[in-house]
Amino acid sequence: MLDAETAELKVLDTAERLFGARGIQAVGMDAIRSASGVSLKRLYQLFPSKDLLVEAVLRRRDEAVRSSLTAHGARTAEGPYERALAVFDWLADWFAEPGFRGCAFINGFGELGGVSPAVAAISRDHKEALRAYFAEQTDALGAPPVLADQLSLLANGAMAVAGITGSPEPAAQAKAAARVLLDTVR
Amino acid sequence: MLDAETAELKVLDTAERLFGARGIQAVGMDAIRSASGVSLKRLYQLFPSKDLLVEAVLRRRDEAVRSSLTAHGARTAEGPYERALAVFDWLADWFAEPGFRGCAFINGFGELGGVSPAVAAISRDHKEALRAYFAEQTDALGAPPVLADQLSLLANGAMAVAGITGSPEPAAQAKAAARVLLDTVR
DNA sequence: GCATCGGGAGAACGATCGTTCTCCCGGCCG
DNA sequence: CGGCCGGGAGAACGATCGTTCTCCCGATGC
Repeated sequence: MLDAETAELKVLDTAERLFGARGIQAVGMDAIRSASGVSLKRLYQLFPSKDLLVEAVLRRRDEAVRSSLTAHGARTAEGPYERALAVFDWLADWFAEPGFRGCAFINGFGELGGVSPAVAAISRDHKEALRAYFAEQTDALGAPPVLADQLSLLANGAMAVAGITGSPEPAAQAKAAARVLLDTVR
Repeated sequence: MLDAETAELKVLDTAERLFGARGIQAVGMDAIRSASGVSLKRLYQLFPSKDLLVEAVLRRRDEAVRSSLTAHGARTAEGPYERALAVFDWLADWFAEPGFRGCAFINGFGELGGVSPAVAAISRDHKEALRAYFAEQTDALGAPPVLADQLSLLANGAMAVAGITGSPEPAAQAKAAARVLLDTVR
């Protein structure tokens, strides 16, 4: 048997992967059970309902994206200009992952945002965090606040189009556009 | 009783509205029946399965968007530069509609793209059509081909963010960014 | 060794949903 | 006028799914 921590990790990993591949409602609790090897009983001890599991998956993904984004910025870029652009390299890596099918929050909002206030709120907060990350960089550059919104639109557009088309190209295209916008305040 | 044409129209209108508000899988055939006033029997005569109804709704929406977009461009803008920018005014009108909850194709792809090749293909074609519309304008300006992709990223990012945040602001922000990009080839 | 407790496997239950069927009515044709 | 056809209302059916329950086993403590 697995300890609670390991089981929770396996469930969250499995659910995130299956939700990403097929969508949320197309994945039954039984599929998560089979793929994770965690029994239904334990699954419901860890997450008392599918709704709560969905929210936990999204919340963990939110944290992971925020960490990964700032870590990548700190690792690869040296100033706010470079860190803003580095977001698009981070996107490129993400889009190239096998099975990439778009942003969990854009997809989750589209599927459940209309019936689940929790999913809608998590998605909104997540997108606001991305905008805030851009705003940190653009503020440091003394750029007008709208620039952060615009960079966020490019990033989200790249996620949506890369997901739908299956091509990683949008990351590079968005990066080039972002450079043009950033250069107006240099 | 309604003639077949009127019934089909009511069903497609109702389904499009409910799918947009709640997502596709959250809307049962019975809800479409109640809201449209078209009996289940007739509904299944017109659309032999829910999958086919979903595809019909998306295909009709695809046509409507394409027509609306080119009509708006022809009506309000005089040259390729203006027509490219006019797309974002068209987005602003759309985002301001009550109940707006994002793009049917971004949302539909997120929900069903992983399990329905038909939905995935329709979404891909639709996004390609938007890109092609931008490409018509940028080609006429003698701009490099990537500009059309970048304008399409801005438009799609605006749709995603406007849907999630519920604000129409992204249209104006994207328009301003698009103007910057377009001005680099003037 | 034995009772107890927690967990695994999966059956069972109740709800929902896509789809079909039954029953009935109203209009149309002879 | 009487039989037939198409359609409306909604019950019925079968599948799926979220959730719970049953049964059994293995470990653990005295």
